[in-house]
Amino acid sequence: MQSPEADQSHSRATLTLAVSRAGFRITDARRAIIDLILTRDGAFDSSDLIADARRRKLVVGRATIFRMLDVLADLGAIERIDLPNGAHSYVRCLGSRHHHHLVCTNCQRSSDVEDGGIADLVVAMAQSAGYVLEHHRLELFGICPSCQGRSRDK
Amino acid sequence: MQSPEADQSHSRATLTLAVSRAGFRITDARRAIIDLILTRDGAFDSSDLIADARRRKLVVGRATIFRMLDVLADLGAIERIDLPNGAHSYVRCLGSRHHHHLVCTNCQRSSDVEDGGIADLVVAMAQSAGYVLEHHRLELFGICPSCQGRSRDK
DNA sequence: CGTCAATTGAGACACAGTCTCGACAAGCGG
DNA sequence: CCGCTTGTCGAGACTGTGTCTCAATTGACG
Repeated sequence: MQSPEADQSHSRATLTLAVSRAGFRITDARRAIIDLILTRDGAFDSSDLIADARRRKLVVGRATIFRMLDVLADLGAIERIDLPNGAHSYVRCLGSRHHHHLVCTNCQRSSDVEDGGIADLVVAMAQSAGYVLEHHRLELFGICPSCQGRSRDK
Repeated sequence: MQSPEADQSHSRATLTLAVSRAGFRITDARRAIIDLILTRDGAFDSSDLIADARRRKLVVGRATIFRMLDVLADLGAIERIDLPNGAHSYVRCLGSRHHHHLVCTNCQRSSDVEDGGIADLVVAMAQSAGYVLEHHRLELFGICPSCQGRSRDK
């Protein structure tokens, strides 16, 4: 859209460029993993990707997937979240601004939500306890619009 | 919940009573684990407890510790949180009301903080995305007052 | 095209957490 | 106080996630 780097929209090209800009080589494995992630909808975990890769008969080691997940998390292209049951998963981040994730507990689909003033509130909360806030994590879990309709009979 | 002595302060007796009230037997292992947790200050994880138990030469199986952690989490006496690095840990909860935890990234000590209006904000955020919120998790990480003083020379 | 370091896949490894199972003991009724 | 019942126990096998090592490969750049 605007300036090239402000646009975080997730096309294979943009992501690949970001990886390359960050000083990483573009390899077959990395391209493949980016593809895998782009075709995922919602929260996924490492085993989802590993299964996807196997299904497509891609030869990608488990370790490579974990490594790539780290790289992308560092670049802010994905974020690691923790499901209510304690398992870890990842979600794609669409924008680079500070935001949070809303994950459907039924279908795992996720939406980004604006911080909406939480950040300030949270800093104030920490301050009143005498802490200097470094980092906060907010994760929302609920039922997404499309699962709401479907779950009446459940 | 019911009587005033359902006071949240964590004495061994109160906790033990809560466990018993919930229909669980009071065993040596459970008493020992409650003790271990009460002498912990701040966030701890299962391996901390296992190490503590070994140090005190208590004979408590790993599985028992995990089981007890689950029980206490169900009772709301402790809460499971996720550290920024992805590891899991637990913190004691002082009150039963909805609250969040503020964990010191340096010493792991933790404080409970009031929700302070976050809950409403969060429901609104979810609503505007069309989700019905079920659950949210907010974790704050920062430097606690006593570590702030000490970290000047670090 | 050649060099060289980054990256790879495979598999060993570390570790958290779960499960199973026979032994044991808490709590209760007698 | 004494047995019974059944929840709970500890040990260790097991599972699954994530990390590490290492020799072989390959991307990027000249």
